[in-house]
Amino acid sequence: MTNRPIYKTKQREILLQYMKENTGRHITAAQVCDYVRAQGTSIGQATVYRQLERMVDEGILSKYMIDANTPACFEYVGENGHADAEACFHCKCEKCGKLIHMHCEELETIAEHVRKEHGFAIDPLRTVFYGICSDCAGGTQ
Amino acid sequence: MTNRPIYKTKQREILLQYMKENTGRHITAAQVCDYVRAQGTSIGQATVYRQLERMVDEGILSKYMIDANTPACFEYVGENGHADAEACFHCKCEKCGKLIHMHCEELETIAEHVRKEHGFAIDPLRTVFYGICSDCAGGTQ
DNA sequence: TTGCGTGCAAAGGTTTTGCATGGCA
DNA sequence: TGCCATGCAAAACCTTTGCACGCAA
Repeated sequence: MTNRPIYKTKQREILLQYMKENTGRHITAAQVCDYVRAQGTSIGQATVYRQLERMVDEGILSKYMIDANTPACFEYVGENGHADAEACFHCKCEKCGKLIHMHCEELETIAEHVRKEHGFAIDPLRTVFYGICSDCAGGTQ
Repeated sequence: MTNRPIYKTKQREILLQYMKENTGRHITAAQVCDYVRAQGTSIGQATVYRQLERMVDEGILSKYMIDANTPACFEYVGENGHADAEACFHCKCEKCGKLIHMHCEELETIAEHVRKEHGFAIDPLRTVFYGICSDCAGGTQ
């Protein structure tokens, strides 16, 4: 990761607090901008993007690319690093667009297997499973 | 999926053949355009995008969103549907950017597990594992 | 005081869309 | 003949970048 000094600016504090308050939710850069604007405070969008990206570098946030032409979204995963999100994968339903958190220890076994057998260390924070959720599978189609 | 009639146009045939010839490779829309231009033939980029997207719908191609600001890429998976690509997942190295095909039956077990226990039917064709490949893990870092 | 962070505006690149024309069925 | 596919160009979209100024350390 990077080893720049971390400046404690007003903007960074606002963003950090907002992301922390929304732990477990997926927030886009645009949503952050809207929130900030609604607060009366104003932060340039360039700053929003730069700070979010930096926090991803620092391991405070994780970033998901869900789809093409869908803005990237960010999620707070704690200032103590990735530790407590280790067992959390994400599933994205291709039908309804829902994004599901999946906590499952079996999946850690999988990650283990892939690392040992295939020499690939999966990053659960960035990986998204695409497929069809139960609602959509059972219902309409 | 969609049930439109499939018109057999010259453009579609060219695209289809090119994608088929490149089975196992990941092709971007831009690459397709370049190829077409190099052939002397000319296909509007709008058509390229529209046809590729349609073939994804039909199950002939699959589409991967590797990263933000990286063009989407397409891969031929056969006209007989998803069948023969069932056991193939993809891994994207976050460090060197490599895209790796991973054939593994154990992963099918996983998909099974997720479907049974979590009610989510994973689509292997769209799912990409992010992480660090063996080269990058062992070497530079 | 130094250098990083910020803000604004503009650029960048990929993908989509509108509309008239051409071609398949 | 009817309808879909095509092509061109322009638009839309998210994200990044350049540069001058402000602020944290």
